[in-house]
Amino acid sequence: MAKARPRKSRDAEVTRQAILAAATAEFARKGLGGARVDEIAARARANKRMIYHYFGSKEKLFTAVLEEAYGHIRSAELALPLTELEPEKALEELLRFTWTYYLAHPEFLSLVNSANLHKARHVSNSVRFKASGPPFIGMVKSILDRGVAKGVFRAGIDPVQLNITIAAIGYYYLTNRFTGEILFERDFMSKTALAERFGFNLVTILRLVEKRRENETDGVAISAGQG
Amino acid sequence: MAKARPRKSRDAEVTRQAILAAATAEFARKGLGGARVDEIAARARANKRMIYHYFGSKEKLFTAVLEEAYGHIRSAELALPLTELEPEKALEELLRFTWTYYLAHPEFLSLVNSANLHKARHVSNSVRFKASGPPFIGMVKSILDRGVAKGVFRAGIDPVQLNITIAAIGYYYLTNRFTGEILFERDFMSKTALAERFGFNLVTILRLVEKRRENETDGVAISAGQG
DNA sequence: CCTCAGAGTAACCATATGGTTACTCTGGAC
DNA sequence: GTCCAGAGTAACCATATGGTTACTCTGAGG
Repeated sequence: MAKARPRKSRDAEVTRQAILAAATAEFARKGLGGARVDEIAARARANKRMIYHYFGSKEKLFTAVLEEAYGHIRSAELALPLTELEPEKALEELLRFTWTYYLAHPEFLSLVNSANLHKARHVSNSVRFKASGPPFIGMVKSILDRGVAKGVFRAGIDPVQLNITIAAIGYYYLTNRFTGEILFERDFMSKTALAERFGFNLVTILRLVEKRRENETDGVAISAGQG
Repeated sequence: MAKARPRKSRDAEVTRQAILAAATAEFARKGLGGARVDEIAARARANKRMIYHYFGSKEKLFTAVLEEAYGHIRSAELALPLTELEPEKALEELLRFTWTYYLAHPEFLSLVNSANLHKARHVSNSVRFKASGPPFIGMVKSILDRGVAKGVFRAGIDPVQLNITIAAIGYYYLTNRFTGEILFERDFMSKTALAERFGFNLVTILRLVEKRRENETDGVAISAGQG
């Protein structure tokens, strides 16, 4: 029965992509330390030798996977047509984009965790990686500026902090849902649960940025002391 | 030169704890897949055999590490004297506790990530683990209830969602700081940066819960639709 | 139609790894 | 003082693992 698999037709790019896709899945599922090169080769229906041929080492393959994952979300972000929307609506859409992207690409969340477990060592020298930061921040800043100009957002909000918070409230819920479901005895992934969480997050962000009275930049005293 | 190390004195509990501490560090640093049993034994200055003697397997050791880590934060939480404080102040102290705990115990964050990478499989049957959920939630709920009674918090806030958000905004900033520092070209861990983040988070939470007008339960329209 | 860069393969290797075997030693109970 | 449960040790094992060697085959360019 075991008919010898026909030699794969020669196409460097196809093979490279297959390896990258297989590696993305494997690293996301098991982390860098738990991922197996043999398993990646098998998933990619490629020979293990090809991995070393195209990527050099397991760690460099990990770098390539991270670069691609960040590149992907960056492209999707940049394609968002937020400038056409009113600032409140633009912020909501940005939050929704983040949320739906995380839901559609759980492997991205896992890869970010893995990258940070290793102190981002695998991307610290990556030009491609570094390029995926600034665009998003510019977007948030522009929304904030427009909101302030329109008089609906308070001034002085740090776009980086806001950006981190937007990511955090979606990200944490999704990546830590397994322990969360046990501790809180609640289904985190039902349609209702997801809608509830999104609604909660939207309220969180809108309340955070909204301006409440004339000449008031921040209604809450900032007591930032850390001891 | 190599004087044989004197046989360690017999103390089961001391050895068990040393192994647990070493395993906590190793799992936190490298994840479950990247951690090495030999390395844990060496760090604990124990014989590898002892690990299997006390814990049975690498995975069961991982379970023990998670149980202990969650047990530790739970104890610390329960020791918080929040009932004596006004609700606004109690919420602030809860946020501060979470933040300072995360800062003092970075290994906890990493272990939570690892547990969830493996879909919480290692703790899903752990009674000890399950016990660490409810207390915290009860605490948040009680603070919210007191705040509503006092007329300073809006009604209808889900304590579980609030709890998740409190954790998220600190946790995400800290665990993903390595990629964050590259992407945002900013120091995340300087005294100033930490104080800024805490201040931002405090504003986020206080604005989220505060009541703004009489008879108003939620000033922001909840559009929770997910499409 | 020939050529050959380089795509693809299988078998192999040194070492690392989780786990075990077979043993010795110690300190508290009597 | 004697005993022995069980704490502690070293050497070992089968297998898995990242990486390499030595090779064949193919298809685009001339």
